[in-house]
Amino acid sequence: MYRMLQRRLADRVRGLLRTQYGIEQASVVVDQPPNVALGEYALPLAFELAKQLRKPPRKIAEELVAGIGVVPGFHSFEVAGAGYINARVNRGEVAAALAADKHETAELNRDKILVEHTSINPNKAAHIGHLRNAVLGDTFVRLLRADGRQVDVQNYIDNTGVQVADVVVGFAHLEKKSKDDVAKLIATGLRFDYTCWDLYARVSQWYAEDKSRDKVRLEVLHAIEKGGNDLAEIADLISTDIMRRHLHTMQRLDITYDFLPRESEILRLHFWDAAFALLKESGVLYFEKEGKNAGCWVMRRAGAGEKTVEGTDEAEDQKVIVRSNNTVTYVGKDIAYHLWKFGLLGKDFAYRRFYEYPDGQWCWVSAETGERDHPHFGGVGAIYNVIDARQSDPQNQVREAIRELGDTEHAENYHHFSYEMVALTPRCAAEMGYDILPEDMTKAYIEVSGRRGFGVKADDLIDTLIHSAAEEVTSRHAQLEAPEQRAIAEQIAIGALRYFMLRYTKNSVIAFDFKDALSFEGETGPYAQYAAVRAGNIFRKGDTTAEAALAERINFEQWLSAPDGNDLWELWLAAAKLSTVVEQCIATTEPAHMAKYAFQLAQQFSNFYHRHHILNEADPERKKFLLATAAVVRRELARALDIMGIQVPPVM
RNA sequence: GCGCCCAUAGCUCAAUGGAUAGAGCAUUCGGCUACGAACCGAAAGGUUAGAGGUUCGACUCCUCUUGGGCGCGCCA
Repeated sequence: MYRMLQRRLADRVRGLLRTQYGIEQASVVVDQPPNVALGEYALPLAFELAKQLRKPPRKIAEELVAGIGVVPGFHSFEVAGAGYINARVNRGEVAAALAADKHETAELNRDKILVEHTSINPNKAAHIGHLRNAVLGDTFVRLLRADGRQVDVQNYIDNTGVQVADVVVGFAHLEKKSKDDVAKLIATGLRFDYTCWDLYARVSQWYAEDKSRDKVRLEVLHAIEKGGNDLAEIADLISTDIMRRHLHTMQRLDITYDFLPRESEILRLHFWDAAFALLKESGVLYFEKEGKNAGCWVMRRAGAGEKTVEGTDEAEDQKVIVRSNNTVTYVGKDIAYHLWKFGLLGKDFAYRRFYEYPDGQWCWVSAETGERDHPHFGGVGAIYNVIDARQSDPQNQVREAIRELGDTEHAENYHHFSYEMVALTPRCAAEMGYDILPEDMTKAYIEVSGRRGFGVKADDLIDTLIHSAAEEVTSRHAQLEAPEQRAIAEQIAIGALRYFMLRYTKNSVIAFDFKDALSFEGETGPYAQYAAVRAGNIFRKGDTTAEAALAERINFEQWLSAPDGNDLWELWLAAAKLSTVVEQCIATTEPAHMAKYAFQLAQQFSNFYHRHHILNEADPERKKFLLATAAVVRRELARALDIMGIQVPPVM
């Protein structure tokens, strides 16, 4: 609602600038006045036009106000301060439209968007860093869908890489286990991902003890890449079980995927051969005969200057894609995969069903030979890769390859959704019993490390949160049945966790501490859930429903222009801004704005809840209006929470 | 050496170049007879790391300095 009026206002002003001054202004900045008493929108454009028009800002603002005429939905325009134009909307009209849940018509025919997130190495349990990735990615997917976009969610599986190879080394060389032994271990149903977590740390230690053991690692890696042997089968057993466990862990947070492309199929379906041909033909890749990179196929390093500066090392401006032994680097394989994403490769995966969600949706996996009927993935117009900030160089390199192939449009639609890591505070690490180096004790945070087995496992954290929430629920709602208490505790735990992961902006490192993450008070998910629950309680106790409250005929204008109308209007206006916030989150690839918005809306509602005892309201007409206020805020708050993957419990 | 990110209240974090830099936590004070206090109100807390510059206007953009983080392989 707010977004629609903002666009209408900007369009009108743009037209006015054209007819009145002959100025083409591509974008008109629309702000908000410091408080609603001054209006709903503020236009500072008179300031920027002052020099161009050789007139004082106030004069320009006055001329624009005089010329703007009638704009549907708007009540009046006035000049304020040194030259702001403030716009006031028809409060009653906006409130009535919001109560009726009227939406602007969605734009149609927009390309499908592909979001890749999670992409955990399938060799050990997921940890808190992976949770940040998945929550950011899933929330971004929900934001896109809330904006009417069609989205495919992919979770890339590096099932033939060194990390899986390391665990295979662990089973084959340290544990002396056969393929059947590993299969039996998996069949026990015990936490195989936790077993691998510990084994992976042991293997890393084992390598460190004797450098010559790296040879074992390389042999195993090559056996896995080649396929058709016991080591490759062990790798497949490991990665397949752990993939399922990762899906299950994420499902606990309401995170699902459509497709799991695996590196094994990228290798065996020869995606690289197709990509190599394209890259050679277009000259993006060239064969280096001299220097450090002699014998390799290389491309220009992303960000390197067009010309090599005299005296600099030319090899520094090159990125090796095919090694002199004819094997392909990680970036090379990633280029092939991304050409497929954009439908530029001329090859496709085969597809198999892999994992069924409770709602009947399937998560598909890549295969060499697959099922006859399957959905189509890939060939999209825009992609978002949720990958941590440390990988921005290879990401830029892949984007650069696509750009140099001449496809600037796809290169522009290649988005590296970059975010910072989750680390542990030294105190948290100490509490967990890890040995900490003295120099680390004074640091703000310590990076988690799979190689050292150092970190907080995702499922452990979720369990701890549920346990903590359950204590609160049982003490507050002792009369409820245990399963219901448990269900509510889970909703609260998820709310706390997802909000915690979203409240920080992407490029701030989260220094994890159980004290902060386990908090259910203040700026947290449960606070916002609680506000929505209390709004719901009003209807239950009042023996009515939110729907009924919104169906009433109400003179909104009367109440919103009353002496205390500004405070109430502020709440309505905040509720009207959801779609504006969605748009902002997408444009800036920053889901943290939604977290902030939901919290602030909840806060304003809590304030309203205390000031107005709705069910005791003597005036029946005013009571109807206050009920409608609660209903609208509850609805928009629940939507905002849903976009973050947070549900509103029945009671709290 | 090169590149990217960061520095805001005691702590953790916000703030599309716009009007008086905001929250939470912690501290102090006050509010439960249930539309359940997982809440609300109030107080206190700021030279936005430092120095220049651009602008009608800078936490925000540019340059430099200081301090921190991350990346820069014929690893993945």
